[in-house]
Amino acid sequence: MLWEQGPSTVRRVHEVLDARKPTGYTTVLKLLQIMSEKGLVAREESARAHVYRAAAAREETQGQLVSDLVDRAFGGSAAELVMRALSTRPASQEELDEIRRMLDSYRGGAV
Amino acid sequence: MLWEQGPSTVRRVHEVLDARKPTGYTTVLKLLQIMSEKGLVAREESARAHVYRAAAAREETQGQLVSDLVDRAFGGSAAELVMRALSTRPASQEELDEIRRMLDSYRGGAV
DNA sequence: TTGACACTACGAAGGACTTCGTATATTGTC
DNA sequence: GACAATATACGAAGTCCTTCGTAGTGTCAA
Repeated sequence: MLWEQGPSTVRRVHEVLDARKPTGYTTVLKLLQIMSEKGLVAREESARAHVYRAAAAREETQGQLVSDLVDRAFGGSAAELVMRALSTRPASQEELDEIRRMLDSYRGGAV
Repeated sequence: MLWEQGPSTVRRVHEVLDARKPTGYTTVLKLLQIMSEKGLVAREESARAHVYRAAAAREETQGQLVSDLVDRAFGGSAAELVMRALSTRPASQEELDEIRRMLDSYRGGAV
């Protein structure tokens, strides 16, 4: 949510999460405090209402999650995860083309 | 581990897991009992040493895990996960070719 | 200045997971 | 039949996560 909305106060985060799934205000506050302790989000305390922002770029976190899953459930093979993803979840023709272009760029010498 | 080794006794499971990471025998037993309660593994009790086997095919479980991750961290787009996986984790040329063949089969009308 | 409001801090309760020790039951052998 | 070895069952302790109520403190307007 912080990746999409940018740095936000607890109030703002609560508004968004509460709309998705009813939640108490202090529940969100506690969540952000704990995530802050763990370094998952950064806190700006200069204003009375602290402002939280994601500590890591979305891409970085996505990479870690994918990497974890590759190791835990696919024996370390990203290709197997890719094929499982494509056979399990539909992708549009445009997306498939985009993936193909990415493969082409690798073939061209990247990696 | 049960996917690779096939149906196994607690003793056998413990041997494998203990080699990977030292663990007590009863810890593994308890784990299998709880997984059995949840239906993650099936238990054959006819012999004195119960035999456990994976309840779901590896492919099915992989599909659920991938699907979960797609929804949680990639806004429902499998294609985004695929591209993140390919840019985060290396894949061999053979694997990339295999992915390409899969894309070709989709273009051919599958899905 | 005071009262209403907003915000953070603190801590507790409930649940799940992990780990493992102890108790109990079964099996095979001498 | 008894003992050693091997199994399962049970339950407790520690940790983490989620949820939220309550208390305390800061802020602003009338």
